[in-house]
Amino acid sequence: MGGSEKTDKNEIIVPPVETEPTGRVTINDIARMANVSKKTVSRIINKSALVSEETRKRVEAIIKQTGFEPDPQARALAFRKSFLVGLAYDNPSPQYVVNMQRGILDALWTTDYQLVLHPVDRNSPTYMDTIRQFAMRHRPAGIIMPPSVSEDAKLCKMLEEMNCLYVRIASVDLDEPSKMIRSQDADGAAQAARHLAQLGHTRIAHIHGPRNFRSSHERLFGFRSGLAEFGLELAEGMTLEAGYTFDTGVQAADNLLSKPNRPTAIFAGNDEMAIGVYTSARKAGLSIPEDLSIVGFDDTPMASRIWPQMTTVRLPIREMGKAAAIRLLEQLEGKSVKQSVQFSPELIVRQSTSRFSG
Amino acid sequence: MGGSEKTDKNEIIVPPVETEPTGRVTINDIARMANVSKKTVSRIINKSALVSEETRKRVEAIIKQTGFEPDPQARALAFRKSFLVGLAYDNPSPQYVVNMQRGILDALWTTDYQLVLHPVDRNSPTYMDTIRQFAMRHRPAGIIMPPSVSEDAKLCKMLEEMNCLYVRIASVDLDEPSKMIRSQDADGAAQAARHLAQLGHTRIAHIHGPRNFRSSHERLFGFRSGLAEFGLELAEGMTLEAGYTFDTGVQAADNLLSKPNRPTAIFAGNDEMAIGVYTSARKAGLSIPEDLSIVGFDDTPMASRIWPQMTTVRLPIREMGKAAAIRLLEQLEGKSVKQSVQFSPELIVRQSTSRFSG
DNA sequence: AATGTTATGACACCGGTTACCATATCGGAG
DNA sequence: CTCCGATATGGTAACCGGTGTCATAACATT
Repeated sequence: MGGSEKTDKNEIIVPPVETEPTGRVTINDIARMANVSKKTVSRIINKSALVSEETRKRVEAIIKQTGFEPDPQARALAFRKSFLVGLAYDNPSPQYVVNMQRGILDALWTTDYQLVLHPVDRNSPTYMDTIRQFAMRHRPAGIIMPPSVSEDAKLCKMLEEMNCLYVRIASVDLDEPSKMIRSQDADGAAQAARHLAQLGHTRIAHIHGPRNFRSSHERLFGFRSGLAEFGLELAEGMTLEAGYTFDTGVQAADNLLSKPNRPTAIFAGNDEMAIGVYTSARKAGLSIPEDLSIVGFDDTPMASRIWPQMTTVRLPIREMGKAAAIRLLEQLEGKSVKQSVQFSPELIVRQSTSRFSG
Repeated sequence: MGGSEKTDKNEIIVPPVETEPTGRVTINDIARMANVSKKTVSRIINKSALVSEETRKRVEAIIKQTGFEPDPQARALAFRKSFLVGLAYDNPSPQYVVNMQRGILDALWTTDYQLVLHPVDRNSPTYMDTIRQFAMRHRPAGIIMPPSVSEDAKLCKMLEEMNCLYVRIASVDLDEPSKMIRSQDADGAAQAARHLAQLGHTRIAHIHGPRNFRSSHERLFGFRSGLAEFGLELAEGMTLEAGYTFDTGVQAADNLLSKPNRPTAIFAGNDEMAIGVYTSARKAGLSIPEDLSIVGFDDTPMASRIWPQMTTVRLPIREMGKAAAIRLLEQLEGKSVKQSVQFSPELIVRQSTSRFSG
């Protein structure tokens, strides 16, 4: 490459050119200092290949030296696309939400993108409008949707029509791979089933989440499959729907435990409800796990803090959030993906389950 | 090509003027439709008084009819200030964080401002830089800081110098009223003390949070004051420091409960540690509340889900978040405030405390 | 010499805002 | 009754800090 000093030209190094009174370095300052047009600087910022190696080096040096950072607002205006990534969620679990946020930020923090929050209420008649308005006004780089928002086909269609990128996180394949992050809930539930079956339980019950959550069905389905491997099945009345909340969990468990032939093990669709089962069992004077084995789903912090510590299925929420954000970044770069990322749950065995000694 | 524009114009009323192919209405469209300059429309958007009543009415009608909404990116560029509100936090409790977020959004959702997340690690050597960079690059409308970030004087000074608005949430008055939201932690701790004293306890212990959290001191101080009202005090060795986490809570309680003259009641500086006390008590074979009374602080969901349900002090986190955002909005409008908002905690008596029957 | 290819610049534009100027209206002074 | 300046209102151009399009210069290829 050579590149000897241009001794000929006196080209004194562009001196002071003190920055604007505002103290902010702009693309114009860089252009002036480097003796190139702002367009060239812009090319370098955007990693265009149409810049000579030599120029790039020189400009990059000046950029680094001055600490110049392009203004996201200005770029957003010119690009007609902001550097915001929206998170539209309705999951009621703080733990889930916070982990999801962390995961997304894990992927975003080295970039220019900012995470903005949009908690929504799917039962609200205006919930689609809220998101539509956000997408319209702010033209976010994309929107990430965990369950159950991710399960709303109409919403996704709307975003598609608005030309707004998105990534869905769900327990079933709802969309093309480049827009999906999958969790294999069914597999986790199956692990729970095998665990209980191996412990010798036969009178097993399942409290599942609301019907409008796909995960409810997936977990129920997976649990049934797991039991089937051992020739077991969920008997009549041993499958109850609840609302993924503590209170509904208590109610469902109250119901199950008051039956003449009560179950010796209960698998709850999430930890919140499982903790409700704890409370119900305590009220009924049953001790855990001697009289009743309990398995949850989610591995919230509560699972490991409650007494006795809960056996539960862990989903790598944070990792999934990160994967979702990465997917979005890939879409932005136009990369094509043919296979959806899948995350497997893991059964965490603690003290809330034990061998059935009937 | 002769434009024929300038013929003896019979000034046809600007008809259809169909919106741009982009489908997006801009200030120019409105100006054209209303036959006024964009400056006038701008005045109306920004509620300037220098527009005649009649013009305003007409333009506003057109704005409403077309559904025009000014582009936040463009405004941000011109204003040199974005419509982002940053939340810089290091609180490890998901419940706290989520409630704080909700509160802020309660105040922000009707405005143009978006909430962006900036979890930080105060122990990281680069933590100030992270926030500085965000403030520099994105010029947020302001930054909201709950404890313990809010207690960092250097950080606030830096923001001040950068001319970046902020609001601090803390348990002591750290700043001028317009930049503060106060919680009266000491008062809450005093309530806890009175409650235990009234139940007849005398051997009382306190597990407080890290020294670098002001709330730790406030709660300790308040607790002492409350006890003093009943002529009680924290005996030697009955005050331990822990890390506001479950594990450190267990350790501290193990320590306290193994003493020859173990306490009959423990007040933990937060619920996380209080739950650690539950676990420690269980390990020691003590039953709650018969053998040991426990009081927490925060009223996390866990407090009401654990068995027996925990007596704890509730802080209106969500309301505080909302108040903080409102404070910020006030600062943006230049309103001056002379008194800081104060939020009082409330003692929630549940089943983890009972009369001392020694 | 004609034709590509690569590197770079000129200039309009994104959708708003501000600074400054122009016009119209109107009361009071000459 | 005309002239002048103050006040109200609206317009123009520049600008915020980047990007797109297209033209052009420099250099290599046929």
